[in-house]
Amino acid sequence: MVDYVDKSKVPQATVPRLARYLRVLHRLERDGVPKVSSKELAERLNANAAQIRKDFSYFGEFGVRGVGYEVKYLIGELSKCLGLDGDWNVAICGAGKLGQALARYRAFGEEGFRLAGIFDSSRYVVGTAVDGLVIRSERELTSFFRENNVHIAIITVPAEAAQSVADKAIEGGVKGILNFAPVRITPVEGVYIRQVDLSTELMVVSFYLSQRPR
Amino acid sequence: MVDYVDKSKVPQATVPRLARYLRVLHRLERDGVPKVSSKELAERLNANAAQIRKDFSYFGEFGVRGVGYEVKYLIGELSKCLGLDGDWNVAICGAGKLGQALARYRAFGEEGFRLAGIFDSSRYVVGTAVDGLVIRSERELTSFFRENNVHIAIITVPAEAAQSVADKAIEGGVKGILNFAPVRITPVEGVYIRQVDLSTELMVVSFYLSQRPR
DNA sequence: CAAGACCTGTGGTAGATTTCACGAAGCGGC
DNA sequence: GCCGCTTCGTGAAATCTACCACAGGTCTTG
Repeated sequence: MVDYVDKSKVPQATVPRLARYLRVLHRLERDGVPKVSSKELAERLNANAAQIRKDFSYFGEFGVRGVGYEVKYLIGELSKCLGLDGDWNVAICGAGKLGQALARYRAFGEEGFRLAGIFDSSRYVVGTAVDGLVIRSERELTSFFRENNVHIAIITVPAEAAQSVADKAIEGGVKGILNFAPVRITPVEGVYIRQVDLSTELMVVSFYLSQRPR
Repeated sequence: MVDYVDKSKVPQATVPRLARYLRVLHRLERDGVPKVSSKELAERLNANAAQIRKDFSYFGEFGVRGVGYEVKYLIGELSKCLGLDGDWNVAICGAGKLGQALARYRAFGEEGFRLAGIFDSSRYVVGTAVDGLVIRSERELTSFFRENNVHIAIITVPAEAAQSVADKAIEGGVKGILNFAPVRITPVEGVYIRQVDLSTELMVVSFYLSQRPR
């Protein structure tokens, strides 16, 4: 990746695609495939080869004309593009089923995300462990975030609690929030907030099914 | 909603937004708010009022000029737009933490999704209950789907198992798939497949954070 | 070393989406 | 009934996104 890339010029739609490219590339690497063309990648992803090349072109020239892309090299470059060089300290706020599911998610550490802590408000849960990590009390959240330089908070608490947890995380110096609670977190200057919405997804399926009789 | 709406003319980006509008509207209804303007909705959603009106306009005219929208009426109309009148039978395939988290998700039933069954391949889990529903063996999946007219499968199994589970679900007559496993399910004519990608989301956060020094 | 097959990087364009801006229409006060 | 205020519905402009098509390189083969 060229150093002087202005990431604000990268189309928003490109970013999640880069992450998907990376996943397929990791699989290719694991299978011992040394190089790949945009066409092959496109087939595996159900995408358009030109689009893949264009996406790369916002960051630099990663391929060799007439040949294709070297898988390992491309993985390294795309990782840098996505900011996955270096480590991000991540904490999960809310140790319910969803929080625990994410805590166990292995892909975490492999991509430079370090799970620094997991928090919950229920005293019946605090002190027990998930995947070797002790669940801490939400009262310690702000101080823990500050002391451990937590960059990203993943919010998996019920809707009612989401804003107050976000406030604590921001007070603790968090720079990014991935929010699974079905409420909008009030935006704060300097903090990137991304909303993920599981129930919405089911409704989208419903929409496309209802085009024909059920 | 007007009857002759051609849903294939609705922009793809509009559909998930409708679901988000609906959620805010439900909250307004619960709070006893009788009517709302596109401007107020926009503020609560961090969105553009014109966009909201435009989104509605693909389906009909739901408001009154100079007044706004009646909350209850709008909820009813948007629900119809999204195909949430009537019931969808849903089954969760994979009773891990994520599957269990979704099974407990209350918003389900309220929007016309009926959780018909939950399946897993592990004999240590089959027979136990989640939220009052007995976990069934994946071997019964196809026949259960067929006998119980399951419309939508939610796939929460590991990546390796996702395709084979999807095949069984499709054989059982499923018409829509919401896939949380990080692999692409091979598309099949007549089956709508939607991919949700949790690890991708974290990388998107990483991208936007890495624009500035960490 | 020339020809043919292959593949990248990208200008340009077609298409989709978002946003603007304004006419149409309801409401309340006088 | 008229005026001023409000808000919807929607063409049209602006912006964003995806895709085509081709110049520019690479590799293989004879």
